[in-house]
Amino acid sequence: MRLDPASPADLSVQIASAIRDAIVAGELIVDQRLPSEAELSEQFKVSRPTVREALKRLAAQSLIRTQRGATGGAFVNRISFEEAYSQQITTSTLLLSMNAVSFETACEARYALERACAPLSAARRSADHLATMRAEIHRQGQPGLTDEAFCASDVAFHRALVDGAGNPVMSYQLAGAVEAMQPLMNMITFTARDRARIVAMHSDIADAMTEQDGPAVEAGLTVLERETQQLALNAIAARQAQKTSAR
Amino acid sequence: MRLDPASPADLSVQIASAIRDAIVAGELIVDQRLPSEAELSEQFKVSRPTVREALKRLAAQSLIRTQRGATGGAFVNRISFEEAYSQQITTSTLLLSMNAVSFETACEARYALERACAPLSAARRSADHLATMRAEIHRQGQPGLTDEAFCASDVAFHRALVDGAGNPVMSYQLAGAVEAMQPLMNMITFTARDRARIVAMHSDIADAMTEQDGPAVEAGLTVLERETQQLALNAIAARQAQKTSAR
DNA sequence: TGCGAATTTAATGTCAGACATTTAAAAACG
DNA sequence: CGTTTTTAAATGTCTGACATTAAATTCGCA
Repeated sequence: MRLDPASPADLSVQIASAIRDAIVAGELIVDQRLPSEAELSEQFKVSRPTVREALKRLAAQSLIRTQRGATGGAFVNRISFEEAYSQQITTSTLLLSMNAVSFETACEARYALERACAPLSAARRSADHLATMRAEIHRQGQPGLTDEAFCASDVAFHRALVDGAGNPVMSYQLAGAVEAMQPLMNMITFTARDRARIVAMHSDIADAMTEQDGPAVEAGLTVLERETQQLALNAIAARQAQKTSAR
Repeated sequence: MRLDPASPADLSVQIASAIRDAIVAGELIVDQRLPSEAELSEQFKVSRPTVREALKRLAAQSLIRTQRGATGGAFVNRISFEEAYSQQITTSTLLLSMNAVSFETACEARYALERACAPLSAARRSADHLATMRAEIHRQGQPGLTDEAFCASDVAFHRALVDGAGNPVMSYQLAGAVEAMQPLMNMITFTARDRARIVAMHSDIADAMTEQDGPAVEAGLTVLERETQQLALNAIAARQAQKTSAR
């Protein structure tokens, strides 16, 4: 690991890159301990705070973890699926909220990807997944549920569907697509009638899952997508009307 | 933004979380300037280096960017799709390589998600996307191409297919699935005959794209998935045999 | 001899203050 | 009025110190 003295980038950025490259290239193995901060600062010919800033950057990406104490130090981290999930979700959420992605685009992507899970999930889902889906459907039917809680339950329902495929890589990739939609969904107000329709569609999907009928699950998702898009259009129209009348 | 004095976490972690939450909650708008490091250190009652470590964490996630000079400081960053792409790819790649994800699982996820793009991409692809696909197919047929270059071209081909859907959210979500497979694919040795078969399959897919025949694209991808899985099995078997004979 | 408690030690976490560097705005000057 | 110089404010980096943590070691005692 060496630095490019001609590089215009800040030292801490360069050091972080050098270590990251070493990890990605496999020169540093999982659970291997990095040299101590003092050693690194000597090796790179920089001060300890600079090394620390570099290490913090890597820690933020879960590439390393640090431990205090006598045998402590920075260790190459095995990125767990859970950590990767949550990173994926925050990045996706911010990406959508900051880039004025239309509801339509995000929704289309989400349902397209979710349909990709349908055949696998229908074939492999466990009783647990079915139970989760049914439980969330039941919750969604309860009166007095806030819109936010309804959306959260919706997300849980869809996650169960995705997880049913039993493919952790797929669950990971979809985590962002499903969860990042939640803030967008929260802008919709669901009337009692809307909810009833959605619950009915969820039931259809759960039924198809129970019977391991992949195509039926796909069809159910397509119907649900159309409904969701329509609800969003109505919500946007309502907001427009409100704005006009306020003038 | 305040800290929880009872929290066991390190100060810099707490400060980073507080600022991150403020950004995610929308209290800090894109391009808004954060207080200077000196002000933050006073506000949080910590030293400047501690604040800096927190800011570096956020910078690593592209949540903020910093600028030097008189009007400089830390600014809330608009995460671009490109930045999100590259983050997605490194995280996905490490996740796969560190967690002993089987080729089968990763490959299944990738092709399932890619098939989800097929109908949209077949309908919407531009001439540009088609040209890219054809160009990559041509490159793949060139003799003397290294296995790595072949894989890289394969990735470019698939990205064109995904981008053809014209849905940036989908392209983003799939970037990880497609690119992270490359290291796994690099472990396979492609014989001339293997390559010829793959090129033929790519041609079939490109033909279907040209005719905007979504189902045919899906079918082509399914065939390609089967072929890829088979090649991987052979590669693993070959490796096993080598190991046995070495004893 | 064996075991528990106290001590040592090596590492990260935090702090304080200083200087270097960069950049834009303000001031001076022709 | 335009150009150049100066100034100021911010981040980037350095030095050196102390605090905290947790494992390893030593010591005391049964």
